[in-house]
Amino acid sequence: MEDALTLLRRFGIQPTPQRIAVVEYVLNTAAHPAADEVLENVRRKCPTVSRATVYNTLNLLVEKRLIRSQVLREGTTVFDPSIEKHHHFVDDESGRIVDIPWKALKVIGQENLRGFEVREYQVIVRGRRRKTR
Amino acid sequence: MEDALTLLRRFGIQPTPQRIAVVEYVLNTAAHPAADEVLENVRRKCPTVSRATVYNTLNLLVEKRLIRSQVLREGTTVFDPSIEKHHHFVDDESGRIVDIPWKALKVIGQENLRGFEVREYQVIVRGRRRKTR
DNA sequence: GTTCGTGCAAACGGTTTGCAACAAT
DNA sequence: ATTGTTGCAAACCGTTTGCACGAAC
Repeated sequence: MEDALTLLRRFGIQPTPQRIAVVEYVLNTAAHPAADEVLENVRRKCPTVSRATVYNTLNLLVEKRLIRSQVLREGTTVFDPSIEKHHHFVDDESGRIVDIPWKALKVIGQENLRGFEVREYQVIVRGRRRKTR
Repeated sequence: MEDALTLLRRFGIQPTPQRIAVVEYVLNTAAHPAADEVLENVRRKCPTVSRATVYNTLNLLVEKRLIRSQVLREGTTVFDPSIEKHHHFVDDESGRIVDIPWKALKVIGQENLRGFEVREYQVIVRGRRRKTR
């Protein structure tokens, strides 16, 4: 696992303690956190970070393609450390978001949608996480 | 085409001029409007409508399953008069949303996602509308 | 006359921005 | 010296809410 410092350098982002803390959190969680969840968790390590810095950093990371922002939750943007193509499951009750591996689902037909230049697509599945198993 | 008044009655919603105006607009547009776009358009017919009434009405229509709200645009909820299952195309540049008929795409594999009870799923396609044809 | 709907304005929650202090180069 | 980064507070934008007035049963 590449450390946050060299990762930031590799992406041409000046590494600061705040940015390192954000990257360390956001790249090591499977939760798809909103900005405020990132803030909350980053403050555990780095209690002085401001909300603005977290927002700025997250936007910067998105811009530099280190993470992606996703429109999955009503009212808030969530951030996704997974850069590779994948689908999403959204839990109806908790709103929790789980990655679905790309090969778990296959979409047929998008290649002959006339009139559209497809840049990307994903399946969004909603429902409940099963209690059993 | 059923008129707005009887439609509202059929869904157990007390018909008022404002609600009729909202329904008439939102059920006859292919654009997937945000609340403010609804407000703007409804005001052409009914210039006194308030923002609150539009929001209240839209939420009521969603609750009564006359329309659906969709999380497709960053920062705002859009409303979709199409109740049947379908997919969505989102234009990268304009943000414009277009319905993709259910049968145009086929998703394979969602039935054997272990650990999830699937309530619904849809494909979200992003890209550009092609200029040609 | 009680219930329901409306319009206004204030409140709210997530996000962005302006700015002054402060590194880093 | 210049440029970039931070933290704070204010601004912003979409949405919800409290409330008084008015309409409908």
